[in-house]
Amino acid sequence: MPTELPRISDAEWEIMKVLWGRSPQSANEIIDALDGKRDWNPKTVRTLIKRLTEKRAIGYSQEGRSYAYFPLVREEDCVKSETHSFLKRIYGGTLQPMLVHFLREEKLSQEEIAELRKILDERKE
Amino acid sequence: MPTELPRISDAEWEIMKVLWGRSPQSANEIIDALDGKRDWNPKTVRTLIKRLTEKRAIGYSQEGRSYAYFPLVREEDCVKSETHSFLKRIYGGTLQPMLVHFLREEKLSQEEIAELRKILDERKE
DNA sequence: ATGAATGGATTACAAGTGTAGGATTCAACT
DNA sequence: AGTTGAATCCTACACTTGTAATCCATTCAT
Repeated sequence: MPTELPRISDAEWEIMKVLWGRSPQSANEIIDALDGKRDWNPKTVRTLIKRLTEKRAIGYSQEGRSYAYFPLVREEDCVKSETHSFLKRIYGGTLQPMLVHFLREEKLSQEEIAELRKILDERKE
Repeated sequence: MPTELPRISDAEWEIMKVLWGRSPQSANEIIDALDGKRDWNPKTVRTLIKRLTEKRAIGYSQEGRSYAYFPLVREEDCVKSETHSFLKRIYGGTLQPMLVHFLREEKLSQEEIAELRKILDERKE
């Protein structure tokens, strides 16, 4: 059944990215993985991990004296859901105005522009 | 001077959209404009308006016995800022993977594809 | 076996948010 | 001039979030 996606906060999202990248991982491994990226006290990371388990965004299994955590939700689904609500909020829910905005305003290299054009070309029937 | 943008919450964003659409407007006009879109008690809307004034996202001038509210921040700037933090959070800060994803995966009409292509063409030197 | 370290659980605490209710004030109507 | 109604201002209150500190139980080192 398609379980409802939990709402994952900004800080929690960092933890999820670590686990989506590789799992299962212990709390300490997660803390290490975040070292340098975010200046969090290990206690803070453990709090975030705990909250994610409460939200059922991640699960764990006992591994020796500690837990091995793993995602319960797929990155793809979360990205899709976040993107959807972002679009709804900012661009009124439709993709096109956002794409127009990005393609027109944001800085892109000529290589990137070429790549995007190629993709569009492939979609033209 | 480039004033720092205030952080505008989800609900507050709705108010901003109304004022970006037309301004100045009184609290009642804003409430009316939201009718149907959001099922908010007028009191709630007034709270949101108040908070936006405290955040200096909107200003007001006395008009008779009530206020006429208007944005103090530009939609374009807020959209840019929100988009930036969204991208950073979800796509690691780089635009290109997101654009590739959207252009490749999402459903777009041939007209839309043509429009996007046109924009890219204009950016090719 | 005892004390130290470690991992997890519980508690903390302020700011922000969603969602209002109540108090106050000022103008307008009777 | 008193009452009513509307507009604003102040207050409320629970939940989330960022950011930890403390408590507790269990393991490891001596």
